[in-house]
Amino acid sequence: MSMHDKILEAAEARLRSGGYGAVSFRDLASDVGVKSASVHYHFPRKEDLGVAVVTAYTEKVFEALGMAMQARTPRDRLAGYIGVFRHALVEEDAICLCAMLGAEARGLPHQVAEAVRVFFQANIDWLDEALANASRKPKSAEIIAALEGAMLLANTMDSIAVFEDVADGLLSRTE
Amino acid sequence: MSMHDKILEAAEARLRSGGYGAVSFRDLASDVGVKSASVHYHFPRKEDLGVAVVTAYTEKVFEALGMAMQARTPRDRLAGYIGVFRHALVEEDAICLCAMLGAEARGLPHQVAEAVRVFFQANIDWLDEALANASRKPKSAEIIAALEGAMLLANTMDSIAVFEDVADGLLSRTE
DNA sequence: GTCTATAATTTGATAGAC
DNA sequence: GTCTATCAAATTATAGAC
Repeated sequence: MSMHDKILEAAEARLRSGGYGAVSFRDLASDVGVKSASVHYHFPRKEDLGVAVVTAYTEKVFEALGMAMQARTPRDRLAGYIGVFRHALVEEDAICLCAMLGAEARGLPHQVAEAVRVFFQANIDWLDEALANASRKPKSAEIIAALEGAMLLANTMDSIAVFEDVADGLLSRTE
Repeated sequence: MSMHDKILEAAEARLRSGGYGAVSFRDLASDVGVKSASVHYHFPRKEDLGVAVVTAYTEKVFEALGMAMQARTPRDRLAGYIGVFRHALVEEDAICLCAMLGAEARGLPHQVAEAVRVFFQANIDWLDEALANASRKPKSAEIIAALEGAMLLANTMDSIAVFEDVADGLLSRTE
């Protein structure tokens, strides 16, 4: 993997566990085995790094969602959508990057906050399309809010039970 | 108001907009019109301040919830509960303190993270009691997750519509 | 691309006068 | 309780050698 991508990966991990203020160039440099000046070579300002991480994260999520869109029924597509979030929470043991940055939105550089908005709008659009044929369903923004909130609570209480309850509730209201 | 409480108030506002890393003793001192050494007099370490803010916030929320518990039906009690969160979002123009700190939980001093856990557990207990007689209702943790997620999304997208949609959905599933 | 070196600022925290 | 003064460390960021 390129140094550019290694830095993005390390920055995503630190952002998702501690937030924007908890990421420093020196820590990232140490994570990937270089000096902080080298991190600045790849991402001149912290804001540049923030935007790049959110953009890369968005692309990664929507690549995974591409397969989920292929499912035959609206409910199966929603199940695939939920699965992407579950994987982020359980396998990567962290909340969604944009749950963290969305919470901090008012205190972020404008371009970073804007990238987070783009992520959520793209999620709304994806769900609108995936569930277009459903006869019964929550609004797209409701689904996203429920899952992001579930991640947040599961993260704090260190229990994924609430996530599964929310997932079951969403699926039972969709057909 | 005492200086102690003024500092708590300023710290809550800064925590809710930017997170733990966005709060500094100097900024708080400037907010309340003293020097940073005076803030340290009231709260020796940042961790002490963090715990105190979460504790005071919890008491404030549960004082408001006291009245909501008096309502006659489970649905009315849930409506009162939702109203406390709506007030925080709309009138104070910020997400719930514990949505922010819950997101950052993994990167917080342990005692601060523990205080956030206490807040959420108390919310679960409150809802369990308030909705004990309901014939049909979401699980308590589902309700909290839905509302916290709705605040997060409303905060990011700068629109309270999603919060109202989530609130309506919760009330319609409760009786 | 990565390094050393460093600038300029901010941060959490303390000592001691008043 | 609040202040001045200060410290040690950390932070974002840049200049210039290799």
